[in-house]
Amino acid sequence: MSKDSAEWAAVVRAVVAAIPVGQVLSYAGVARRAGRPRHARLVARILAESSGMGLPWHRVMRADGRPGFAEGSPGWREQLQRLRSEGVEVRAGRVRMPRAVDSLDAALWGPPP
DNA sequence: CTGATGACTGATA
DNA sequence: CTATCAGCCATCA
Repeated sequence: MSKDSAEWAAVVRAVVAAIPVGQVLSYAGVARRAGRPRHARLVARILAESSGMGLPWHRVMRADGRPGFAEGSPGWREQLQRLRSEGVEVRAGRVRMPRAVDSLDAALWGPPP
């Protein structure tokens, strides 16, 4: 395990920890914020390895709004239940994913609820 | 070394 | 809207 990857894993964990309550982010979104846009799969791996660290891992979904886990699996259920308990609307095992907005301007002036 | 794998994605039909 | 498909990349057999 290279030192580089360990550091990046720490960045990924920080990014995930920074996701606000009631919001979700895709694996690719996390990877992009962590500085490695093509490493969505590694984000998934890191989350799996980081279980038990108190991270809000349930706020990280696939790009299509489904959980990363297989449908019906324990993790799948757990993730959706946690999201619901945070007020996230879950319909047919899916959530509404935010559009790729990273700039502050886009976040503030973008889609008004 | 090669090939398979996976909590993935984006383009295309 | 769903269904395929070719990329992607660290890790492991």
